[in-house]
Amino acid sequence: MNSLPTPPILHGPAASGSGAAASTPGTSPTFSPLYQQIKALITQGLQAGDWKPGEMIPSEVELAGRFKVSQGTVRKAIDELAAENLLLRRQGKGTFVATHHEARAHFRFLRLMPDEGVPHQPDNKIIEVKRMRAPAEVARLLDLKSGDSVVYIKRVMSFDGTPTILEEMWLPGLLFKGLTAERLVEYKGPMYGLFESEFGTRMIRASEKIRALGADAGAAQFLGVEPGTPLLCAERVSFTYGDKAVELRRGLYLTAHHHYQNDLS
Amino acid sequence: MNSLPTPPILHGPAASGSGAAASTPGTSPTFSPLYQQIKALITQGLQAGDWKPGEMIPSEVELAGRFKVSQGTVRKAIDELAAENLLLRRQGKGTFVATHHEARAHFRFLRLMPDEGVPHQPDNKIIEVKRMRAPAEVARLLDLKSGDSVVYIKRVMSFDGTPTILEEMWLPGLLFKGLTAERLVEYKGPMYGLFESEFGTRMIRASEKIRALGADAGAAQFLGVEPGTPLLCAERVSFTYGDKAVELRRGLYLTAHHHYQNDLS
DNA sequence: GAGTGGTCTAGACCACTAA
DNA sequence: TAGTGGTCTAGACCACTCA
Repeated sequence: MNSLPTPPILHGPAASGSGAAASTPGTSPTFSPLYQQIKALITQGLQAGDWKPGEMIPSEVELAGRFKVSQGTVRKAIDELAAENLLLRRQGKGTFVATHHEARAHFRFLRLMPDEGVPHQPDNKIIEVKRMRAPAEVARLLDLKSGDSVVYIKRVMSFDGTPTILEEMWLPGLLFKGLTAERLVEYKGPMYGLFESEFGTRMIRASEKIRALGADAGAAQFLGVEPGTPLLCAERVSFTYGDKAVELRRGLYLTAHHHYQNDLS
Repeated sequence: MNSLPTPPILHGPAASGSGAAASTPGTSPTFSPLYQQIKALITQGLQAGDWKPGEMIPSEVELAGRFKVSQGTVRKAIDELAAENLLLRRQGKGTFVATHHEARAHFRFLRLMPDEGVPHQPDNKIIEVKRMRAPAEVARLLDLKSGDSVVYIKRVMSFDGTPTILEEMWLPGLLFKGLTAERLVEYKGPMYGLFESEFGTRMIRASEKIRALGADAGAAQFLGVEPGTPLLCAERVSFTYGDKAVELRRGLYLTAHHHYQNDLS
């Protein structure tokens, strides 16, 4: 449940008393503020699975005692992790490991919205699941060696019966050993929830490159449109803890009655 | 330079001493934490032009004294405003009003990146500038009355001599009175910088809807492609202080050698 | 009522910048 | 050297949740 090591907290020399402590950069190694060190330790705990998605992490007071720092310092570390969507604070209850099994998480990575009406979960049809050798481009983006095993998934998502998204995915074979078409078909809910629960890999961040292109024959057929129909193409690389790439996804979106929503701030 | 009123700070009853104060919700009106009130006051100062973009705002100690709260409370307010890109903290120097005249701001709203190489400022060619009555759709999105005066701008942006972006913009006529083609042509740098410096309207947030569509005859000509070429279409509404919509922009992006970059987190 | 996160204070020292 | 933001502490009280 919890077993964080308590070693590398680097107080300055003679850390004690009231307004003492603080990190002491400039002396020799690469120092960082205490709260950043705490943040790194908590992240390591998340990565190591000390606390699973949805579970509560120790309270601020508990962590402060464990790390021998003030509650305010722990608080600042947790604040940043919550801002990065790794943790979720709930007043009166505790701080919880974020999970993709939440309503609020469902649309964090699915940005395609209906032009009118409220968004809802699409129907999901698995077209193909197979293991293959990673092509050079896939290997490069996933930080694998060319030829390493990857799981390939192809699916179509429909809104109100209308095929709208055609997606291909490549996942590192080592991380998704038991992944089969059956598992995907019988699983209800967002795919990232499956990855998190069944394979212990939690996506926390993604980078997308978006283009417009004309549908080729295959895409046209799956989406029920004419070849050449303009489609939005989103190429996504997803990362888990430690900025490790664990998914490449290429989505083709039919934007006749939907749009990709993006808020710049 | 600075003249914030100091009225509506709502301490709880008998605010004083060490660990006292704190807001006291539940009594009657809609209370909010002190730091949120400070944040609102600072935002009002920004909106009122007490401090112009690029200028330094009063120090944390100064503001704490002025508002009769602790430095930590002011600090939390400024932290949030800095996270929202309204302010910019610089250690040892002060806290400054964010401006579009900064390298780091140039690509906050321009997400089109070259597939290879580093991004750089495009060449800018103004096609048309005119005043017109707001069409119903434009009026709706800009929160104007249908028929109100708007400034219409059409331009093409080129990277390395290749036309890549065709943009149309609609701006409220009242806010951009002296805006002419000449002003736009002679101005170097990002357009939001011009809006900020010359018209006192600073964009702080935007919402985009992105689609794929085929180039019509006009777009094809301006971008030097065949009609029907798939283009990325970004419809943007920009907001200034107080979530007031002040720009509608419709951009058509040629994504043959560029992509729209988006990071999900 | 106990435990949790949320707010606020007061004060200390540090790192950085510029005169 | 003075002034700024950045970090850290210790302690108080509040709001919320749940047994």
